[in-house]
Amino acid sequence: MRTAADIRRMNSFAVVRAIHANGGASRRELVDITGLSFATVAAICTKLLELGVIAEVARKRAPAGRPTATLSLNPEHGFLLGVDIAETYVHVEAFDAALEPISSTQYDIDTHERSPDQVVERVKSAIAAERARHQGRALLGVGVSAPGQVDQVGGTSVFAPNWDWHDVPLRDMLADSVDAPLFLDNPLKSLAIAEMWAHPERRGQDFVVLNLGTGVGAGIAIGGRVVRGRMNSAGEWGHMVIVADGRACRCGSRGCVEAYVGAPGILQTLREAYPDSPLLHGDDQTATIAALAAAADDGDPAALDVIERTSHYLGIATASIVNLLNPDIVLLGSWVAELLGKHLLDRARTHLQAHALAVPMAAVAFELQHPRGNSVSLGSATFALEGYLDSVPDGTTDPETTPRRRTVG
Amino acid sequence: MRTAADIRRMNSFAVVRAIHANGGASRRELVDITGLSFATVAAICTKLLELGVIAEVARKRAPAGRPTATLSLNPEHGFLLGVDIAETYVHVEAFDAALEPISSTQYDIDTHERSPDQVVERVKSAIAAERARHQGRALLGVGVSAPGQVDQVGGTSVFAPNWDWHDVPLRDMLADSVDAPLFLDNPLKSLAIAEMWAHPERRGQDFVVLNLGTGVGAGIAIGGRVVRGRMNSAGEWGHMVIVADGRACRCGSRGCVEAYVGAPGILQTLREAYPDSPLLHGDDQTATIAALAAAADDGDPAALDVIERTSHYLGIATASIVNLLNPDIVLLGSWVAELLGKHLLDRARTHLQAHALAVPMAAVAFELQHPRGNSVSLGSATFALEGYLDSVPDGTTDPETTPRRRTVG
DNA sequence: GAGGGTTATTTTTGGTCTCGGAAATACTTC
DNA sequence: GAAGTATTTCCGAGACCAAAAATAACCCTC
Repeated sequence: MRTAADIRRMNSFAVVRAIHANGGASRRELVDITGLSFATVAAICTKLLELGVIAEVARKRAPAGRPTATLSLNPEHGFLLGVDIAETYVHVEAFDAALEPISSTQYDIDTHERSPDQVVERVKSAIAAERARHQGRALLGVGVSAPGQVDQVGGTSVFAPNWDWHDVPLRDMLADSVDAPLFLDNPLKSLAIAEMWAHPERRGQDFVVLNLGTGVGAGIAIGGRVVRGRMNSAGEWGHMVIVADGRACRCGSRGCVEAYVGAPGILQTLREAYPDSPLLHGDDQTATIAALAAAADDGDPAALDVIERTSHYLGIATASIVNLLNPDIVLLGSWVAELLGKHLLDRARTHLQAHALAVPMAAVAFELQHPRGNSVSLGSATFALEGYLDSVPDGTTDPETTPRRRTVG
Repeated sequence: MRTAADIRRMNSFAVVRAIHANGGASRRELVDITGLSFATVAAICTKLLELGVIAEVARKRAPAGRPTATLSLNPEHGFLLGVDIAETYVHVEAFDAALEPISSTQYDIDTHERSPDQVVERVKSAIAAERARHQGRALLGVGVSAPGQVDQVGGTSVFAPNWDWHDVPLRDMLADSVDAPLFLDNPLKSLAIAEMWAHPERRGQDFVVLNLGTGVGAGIAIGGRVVRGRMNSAGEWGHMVIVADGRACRCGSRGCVEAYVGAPGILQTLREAYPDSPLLHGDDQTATIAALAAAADDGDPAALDVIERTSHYLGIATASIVNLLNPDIVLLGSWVAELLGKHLLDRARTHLQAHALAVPMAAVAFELQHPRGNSVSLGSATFALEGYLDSVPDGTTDPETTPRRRTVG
């Protein structure tokens, strides 16, 4: 952001985003959306058309005058892979260059298959399966999300608590299985970036996506940029303390949000209050949470009690974020939110209201996220798309949100 | 940040900052610091010299070669006022255009003098006193910090809990007493901006200044920008919950950080554990905290116990920030930190370590802030300086940190 | 003491790039 | 062919950078 070329890159990037957000736009519309001059928009579009990043997909004829050429991201330009490495599965999804999902492959990971080599093997075969489906099309990039602390510049998993991984060089391990740039990041950052691409108004907002799963965390974006922190570890909302000297957390601390709001924490709340509850499916989190949701639908008092207790903690933990960051919007996402969200939302909002200051409370929207498919793989693919755009000669980039590029393979 | 002029403004701003941070610099040094080309630096400096914003203050002669012209912010160019409206006093400080303090006036505010008119009267007379001291010099701008929720764009105090103010139009009320642009903001933001100007390396870091006084809060800066949130209310760290259903807080919630770590909270801890302690000076916070510090110096076990308990809560509350934001540095400031800091710091760090995740913990520096004088008035004056630079024709600005300009009077 | 040599700092010049505004051009319907 | 809208093209202004030219000392010799 120092020389004229940087301006062109930023404006070029803004045009690409506007086209994507609009699902296709004419040059005139782009002028209105981006605020750039007609001349500039025309020049940028010409360049992007030459590169094949965008294409003229339709001409809208009007009663009079030259018909409008609708520009859109060029789905023929190639495809992207978004990889979501989670604690229990590997999900690999293919997207066209307009970020529309095309196909996906998912493999479960057994609890005992936890070594880096075993997991990487799974990832590789899922990638190979998707790669094979799209023979002949150019692979523009691969984005990979891995749980825990991830060094997105170095491409390593610094620490994954659930598998006890330390400094696993995931990008290098995967490099020989893909002939395209590979971007590694953390699911929280993927969620935030996906939200920004799917909802262009988010660029001008400060927002937080709360990820409610086995682990919990927050994807934070401020001023149109994903918050990463010094070590790309920002967003560990799950390990904020809400009960001093409270429940032991798997992180070694006590009273963490995750110990109450994470799926195992919800199970623990259920087990402590109703040790013999028929809703308990042993340690099977998904089954138990699903049973809880079904029972709550039927008005089961025990289920509603557990949900109320969970909402209490969720509301408090959300209040801390609302007070600290004063965001425009807080979203609840991931599988626990999908199963229990409708029961949690209003109850948690009540507790949020009781603990948040009036001014930030009045300003915040507290809602369920409505994902199209797997947001994490979408976000990972988005990182790959940004990386690709960044790498294009005379290309387009947002120097703030794009991870520093590092081509592999 | 869209056209070439924006680039010039940003680079111009970078040059001003570099000159200030260095306490004067040659053009050659500016090239190294800013990364700009020599030609660009020369052009910018010529312009700034013409405007009188900077001046050539010295020529360093070397054993050979053309002597180096040292450029520095031009203190003769005019002066700034920084106003710190606090709960118990009004502090007005004059700074030259190089942000060096020149003089200051402070008036106490009695507990019963809490109406907007009364407080504004105090502020006006303090400003008048400082104004009178610098007759004949140009007043470039006035920065005002007011406690509570402040709308810095509209220039109003939205809500000040300690005085029960609602929507007080402070800027308009003060406008007729100053013939210069007036900028209103919140002390937390002032602290953050002051820290950035005083320590240039902070621009590239994510940092948090914890303000430990009667109320507590956090000045947050991410990516060189002060975090404001939707309503400029970000930073209310004092009202994050660390003890679910804990102590009642004056905000109406329970278990807030402030209820434990704010000065009244520390007094409460002391009173609950040692009801007859000689350290207690009734409700006089300053006297009691000072007595606590003195007793701790002497190894008094009761004082050390209270400090240990406070450190526990402080460490937990800091851990939440470290986990959520993964900052490079967390600083402790304000009068409680000045009095008790040396006793709190290492103890709190122990608790921080116990509650923070390993990766962000390893990355963070946890230190006492070393302010030169009143950081809040310095920061307020800095907002005024930024506003002034922004207003200069062909001037310099950082569009991100500068509050939108709004000239009054 | 005067004048040329040295050396590091600044200033100028020339080339390339971007943006915006306005005029010119393209494309379609009536 | 006229009318009407959508793009493209054509400047001019301004910003950056690289490199050449100018400047302002000091130092040393004559």
